[in-house]
Amino acid sequence: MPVLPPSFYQRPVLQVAPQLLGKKLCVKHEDGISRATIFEVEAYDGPLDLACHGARGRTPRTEVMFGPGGYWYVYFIYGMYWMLNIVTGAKDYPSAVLIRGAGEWDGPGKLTRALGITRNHNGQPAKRASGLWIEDAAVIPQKSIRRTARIGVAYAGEWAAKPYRFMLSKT
DNA sequence: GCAGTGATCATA
DNA sequence: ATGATCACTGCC
Repeated sequence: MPVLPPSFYQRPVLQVAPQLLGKKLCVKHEDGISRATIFEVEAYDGPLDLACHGARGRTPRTEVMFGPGGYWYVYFIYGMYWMLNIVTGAKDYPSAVLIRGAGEWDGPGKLTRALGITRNHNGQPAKRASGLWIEDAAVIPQKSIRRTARIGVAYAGEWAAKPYRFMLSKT
């Protein structure tokens, strides 16, 4: 299946996030390519969303979120884990999708650790040449997508309750 | 239920 | 320079 083009990402994050479910997260390594089916994501939507890093303004870390969609935003947290996000939307509007689960890996920290994703990927475009990209797959029917509140964002006031977490239903 | 672990950023 | 915070995980 083809690599998802920049135009796929350069749309509102709430459209992009559910459409990433079922797609293949692809990583190039020494012996070939790993492909993992994305089954859980979260949307972070712009300057008003208090859970979104971009809501606190431009900083060196969040700079890539303010660029156009289609680039990786990878950051380090809790002294141990890398979080993998794909930037979405238009330039100057900070939004991204956190990839929380793919393949056999349940949890965003475990996923990046298993796939060897680090700061090296931060700011890179999601294309083959970067060694990290996403390939298209069959569309997932609406009824097999579950929405809940996001994890670990209790500090975000009313934004914490927004149903911005999207998961493939089991079964 | 909570400790570990260190980059990041606001404050000074 | 300092200290609070943190989009997590694993062990209690």
